[in-house]
Amino acid sequence: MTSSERRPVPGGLVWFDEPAPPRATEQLSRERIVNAAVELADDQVTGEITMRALAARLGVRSPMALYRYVGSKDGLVDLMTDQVYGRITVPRGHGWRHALQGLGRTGWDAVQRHPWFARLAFSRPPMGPNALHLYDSALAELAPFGLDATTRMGFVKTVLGHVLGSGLALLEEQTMRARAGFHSDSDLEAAAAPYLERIAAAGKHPHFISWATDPQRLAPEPQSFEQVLEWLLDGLATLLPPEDRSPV
Amino acid sequence: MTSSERRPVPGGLVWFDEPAPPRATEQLSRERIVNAAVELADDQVTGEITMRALAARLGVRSPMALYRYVGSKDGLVDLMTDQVYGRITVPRGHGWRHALQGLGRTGWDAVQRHPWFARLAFSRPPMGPNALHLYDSALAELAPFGLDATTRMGFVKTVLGHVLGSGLALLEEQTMRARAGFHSDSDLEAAAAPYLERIAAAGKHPHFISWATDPQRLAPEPQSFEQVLEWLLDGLATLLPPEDRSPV
DNA sequence: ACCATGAGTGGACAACGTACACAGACTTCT
DNA sequence: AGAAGTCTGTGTACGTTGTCCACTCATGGT
Repeated sequence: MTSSERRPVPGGLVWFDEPAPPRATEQLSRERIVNAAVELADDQVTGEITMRALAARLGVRSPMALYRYVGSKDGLVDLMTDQVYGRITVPRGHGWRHALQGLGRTGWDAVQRHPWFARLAFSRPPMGPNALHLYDSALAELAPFGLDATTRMGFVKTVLGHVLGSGLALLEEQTMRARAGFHSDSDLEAAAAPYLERIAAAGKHPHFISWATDPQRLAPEPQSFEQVLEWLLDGLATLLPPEDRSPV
Repeated sequence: MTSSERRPVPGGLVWFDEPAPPRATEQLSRERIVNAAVELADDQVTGEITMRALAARLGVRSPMALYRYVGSKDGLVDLMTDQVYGRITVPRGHGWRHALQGLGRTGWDAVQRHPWFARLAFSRPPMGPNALHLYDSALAELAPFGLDATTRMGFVKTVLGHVLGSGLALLEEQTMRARAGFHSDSDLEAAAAPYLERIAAAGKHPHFISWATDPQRLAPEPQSFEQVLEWLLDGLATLLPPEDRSPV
């Protein structure tokens, strides 16, 4: 029984039968914290995390322990955001359209895996190393066409805007479903029914009702992420000199 | 000196020299609260409001006074959102493209006036009467073309997604500027300079640096809201039977 | 003259981010 | 081996947030 097993106790007494001090968890580190934060955000439907919950997940009793590694919650959020930026890649060397297509598709993958990323990316300036690398790669593929800097950045922002906008819509749909505990489409349908009936009874908005009561309304739309991305790329292509517009 | 001027005081004593009870503010009402909330959100750069701040703005001493009219903060937020939806209009009777163009442009107007609207519209399902009317009008203009319900709704969602996505980007840019108190472009430039120099010194990301240091980088982009809207409408048009695609 | 109603008050609570002082273990230098 | 310093996690505490609940007080109907 070493002295390390003795813990002071409010009354001034000492516990001798305490198990060995926890220390079960390995050392904290910025990397371990960010990874846990990402996993925690993935577990929450809303993607919102709490310093206290994160500390608990890391097996640490005090939220303040994290502040030795991250400075502030906003700082941590920046790290999480940049980590996801790191999962987005820009294929190099196959032309601007292929590059932006890859940016869009891998971005969409990342956003589907971590919907909260869309919210965070929209609410803080993207200045982490991974985001920087992403922008730089995309801009590099746009360099050869004699466009001015604003226009080049506009290409990237248009694609990323579509990615993040679609991500936010996805996030909102998921949180809406979870808000009342609906997991299947039929649950959702059942819960929405009374509202729809009242609207239908009012008689205004018949076109909306005809959509809301269409059993096919949850089928995939032709305006999929990929399709809209192609439309945007088509539009962007018109800003390039004709000989540089890649074929579809 | 009427009894109404006597106010109990912790010690059990009474103030006699209090002025007449305030009652300077007129009666609360749901409408007055929502209007004040919209104005308050417009005044804050982030668009975030507080029940306490809202109560103060309405000349009311306790935030709880508002709960007699709104149920919860989320409920109030829904009312604010729907109020802004009411400022978006769909021109009727001039074809689907004109209708969606109008939806996009008035939506963009509304979002520029109330950038916080984009955040709220993305974070709660749009089910207020004004939103309902908006969807119904837009869907009505899409009714004559034999599209299925999912596709019709996809048209509207594509346009609204662009509006709200652009709005969020705008909101983020404004909050970023305000976060450190920058009001002019040169302030922003001065504050960003050290970061950029460190990135430039590192030597990676030359294409990003070449954008960040371009004095023209704040000029309006060719990928403006309206231009992207046109590209999206062009894309949507390809889903229609050829004879129904309006000319630009 | 009474009393029910309804508007606004104010104190309290839980959860949040985070500041601060501290305890115990580990490292380093004698 | 012992002392001194450093590094890591703890505990307490504060201010802000949304919201609950018991309360006061002016008003209007009988």
